[in-house]
Amino acid sequence: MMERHRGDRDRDRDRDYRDRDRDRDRDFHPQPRRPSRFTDGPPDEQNRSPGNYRGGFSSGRRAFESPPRQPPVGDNGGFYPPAGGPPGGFWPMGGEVGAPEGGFVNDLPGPPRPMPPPPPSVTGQKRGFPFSGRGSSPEHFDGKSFVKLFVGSVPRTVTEQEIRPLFEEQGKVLEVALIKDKRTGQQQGCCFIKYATSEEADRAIRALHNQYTLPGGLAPVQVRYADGERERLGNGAVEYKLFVGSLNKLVTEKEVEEIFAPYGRMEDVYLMRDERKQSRGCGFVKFSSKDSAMAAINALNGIFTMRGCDQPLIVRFADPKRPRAGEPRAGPAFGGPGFAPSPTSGIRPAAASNPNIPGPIGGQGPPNAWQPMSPQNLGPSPSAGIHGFGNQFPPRSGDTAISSTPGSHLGAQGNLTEGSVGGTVSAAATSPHNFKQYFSQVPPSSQQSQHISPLQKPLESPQHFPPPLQLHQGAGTYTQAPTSQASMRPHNPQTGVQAPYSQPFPSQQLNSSTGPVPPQFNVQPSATAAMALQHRPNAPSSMTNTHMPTSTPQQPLPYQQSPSQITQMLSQQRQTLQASFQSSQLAFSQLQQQVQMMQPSMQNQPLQQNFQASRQQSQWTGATPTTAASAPAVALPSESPSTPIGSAAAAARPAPVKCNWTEHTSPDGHKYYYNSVTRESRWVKPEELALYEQQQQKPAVQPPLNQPSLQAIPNQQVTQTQPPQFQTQYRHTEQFQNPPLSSMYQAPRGVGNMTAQEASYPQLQAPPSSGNDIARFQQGAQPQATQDWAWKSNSGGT
DNA sequence: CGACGGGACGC
DNA sequence: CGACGGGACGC
Repeated sequence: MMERHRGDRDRDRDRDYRDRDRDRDRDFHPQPRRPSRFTDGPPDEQNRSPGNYRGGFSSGRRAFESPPRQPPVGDNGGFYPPAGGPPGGFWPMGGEVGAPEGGFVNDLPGPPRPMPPPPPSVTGQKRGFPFSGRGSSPEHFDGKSFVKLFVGSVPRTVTEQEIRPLFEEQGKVLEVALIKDKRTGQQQGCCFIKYATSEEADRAIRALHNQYTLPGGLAPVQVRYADGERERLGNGAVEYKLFVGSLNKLVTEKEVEEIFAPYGRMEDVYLMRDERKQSRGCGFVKFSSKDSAMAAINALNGIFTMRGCDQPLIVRFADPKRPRAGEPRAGPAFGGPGFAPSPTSGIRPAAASNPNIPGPIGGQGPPNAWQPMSPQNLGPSPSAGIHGFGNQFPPRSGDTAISSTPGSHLGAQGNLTEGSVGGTVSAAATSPHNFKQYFSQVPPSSQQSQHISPLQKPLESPQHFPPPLQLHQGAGTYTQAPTSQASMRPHNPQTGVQAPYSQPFPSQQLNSSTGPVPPQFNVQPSATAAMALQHRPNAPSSMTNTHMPTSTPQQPLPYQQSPSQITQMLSQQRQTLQASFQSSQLAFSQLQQQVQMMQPSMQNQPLQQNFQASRQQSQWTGATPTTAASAPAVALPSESPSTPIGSAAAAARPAPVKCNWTEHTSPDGHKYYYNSVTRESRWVKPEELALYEQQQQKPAVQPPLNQPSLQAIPNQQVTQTQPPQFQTQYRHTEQFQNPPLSSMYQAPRGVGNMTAQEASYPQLQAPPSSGNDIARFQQGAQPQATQDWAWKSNSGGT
């Protein structure tokens, strides 16, 4: 493909060296550009200097060599199972899919790669592969001198002084390049930002992407790796884009993001809006890994209904974007990166070339993982009425990746055994392996269990419901709170750290049934369901209403809502604090244990990732990497004196109060914590949040917002506190500042017969539509809490 | 029931 | 050392 002339590459290389040298010299402002008054000597530079970071997880950043099936926490989105990126895409992959360059993935050990990607030197993207001359050794690679971010939605009038400070908050900016037309000299509305490390870059992405509108801008900035960077960094170049329909038109990207957060790292969320900026009720969510994407589909499609909607979400891989008139051919001439028809699979390139359609990433295995299950096996699946997978996936695309990817991943996890799930799967999937991995996370026994189906009438093949659905069924009971929690964990490798609570190890037994599960979750909620079913097979009485058994039992460990919210918070915090503290201590040792345990059976790479992840995270959250553990991550990301003019960040700065963690309740009814900045999810409350909450207590004893609405509800149903932090958190974007989204999933607080929704979802705008469902909702609550998702199985409607 | 924004490499 | 034609949808 478009390979540049040798000369170009050489130039790049040279430049690279220069940059690297600059780094070494810690030249904070390599470019003699007009020193912004905002960017002068960041005192904390040392803390954030690359060197420092490396110290933290030097061996760490090896995106290059380690195939983190699971994006390490702070890692840029994710890793894409490489799959080499052979050309061949026919489909017009939207320019958004993958990098335009359709480059190759770096040498990732992962799955077999059909088309051996060109050596790094060749990988040279049009836009520079700075390390071309440095060989491909991880060390060198790791020693990359910079990471370039592309920033879109930059007003053409913006100046470096205006934009730099913004990014300076996330790390030391090596360079700001406002792109302008060569001829006219007019700015093009975008720019490039260079950081020395991908950690900083990631941070910037998470902190700013879609969250901050530059003065004069019409939309929040778009921050992403520049074309070619992702590949270069080994983070993959493909994105798995999901189409999401039946969204409440009032929700924001942020909220959607949180709904999908539990399933993995997202690259982007885009809601379709009309000319008036009004949501059209659908949008796209890009995941960086297929596993995540699939996990989201399985868990949400046809299952999760947002309040105000009478239809459950539709979640499916997006169709290839329709090229706009006059648009050049398919961008990445050759199907974006990441997909190569397996030499042996004989899969049609067309299918394989579209990352959105599960294709053979690993490039081996039966080409029919998906198809088979759509029609009959999976049946229209939970999404029955909603177009099952059937029509979405072309018959031919084989999702070999499923088998390979998760498989190895599991291996990495060390606690999942395929065998366990093995034979259980019905012949449903032509590729039992695949199938079970994603669709039969419930023990065969429970799967077969008819107890399940009662609730889901709409589906043709009850036994193949995706886990989530089943979950709902069984969720009705909830005896094994801890277990269930353990069973499902956030996508972070780090989860292991939370072992103390999640009981990762013990849960393994459970896992066996759910073994092959999306990476994010060592085990899916289904496990819970399974258990629940066993306990009380036909007891879902309580959920007759919504079929959302989940609701009630959802809160395995309902916080004891004391009459006084304050009291509640206090006790809660105390507990959390204690817990988190301990957990943090145990965490490491646990991890180590895991390492030892796993090591033999797996490539230790993933593990390293885990370590990295945990470290990264603490570093990120804390102002000072090294002290992160002890120091509440609540501190602001940057103590840099440089204060962006009107930067919202500046405003937040004064008070060391900020926590990007928010509590949510996943569709399966479990509480989880999501960090909107790192985009990390956890099942256990991060100590940062605990601390943050604690801190919030002091100043403002009275949680301002939402009070009214909360009061409207019996004390118990009171949602947790959340107002303060969220505001801070979303200060950037207008769209985010409105609602304290945290409440999103906060419903289910184990309220009597009241369903979760009823209890905690104030009620959006009382969609009096479907009487049935609506009726159940608690009326009178305040609409302000926009997030009122109702939980109900698709069957709901009737 | 809704299907794709908007920008891309300066010295 | 070259770079994308031509048709365009029904369930």
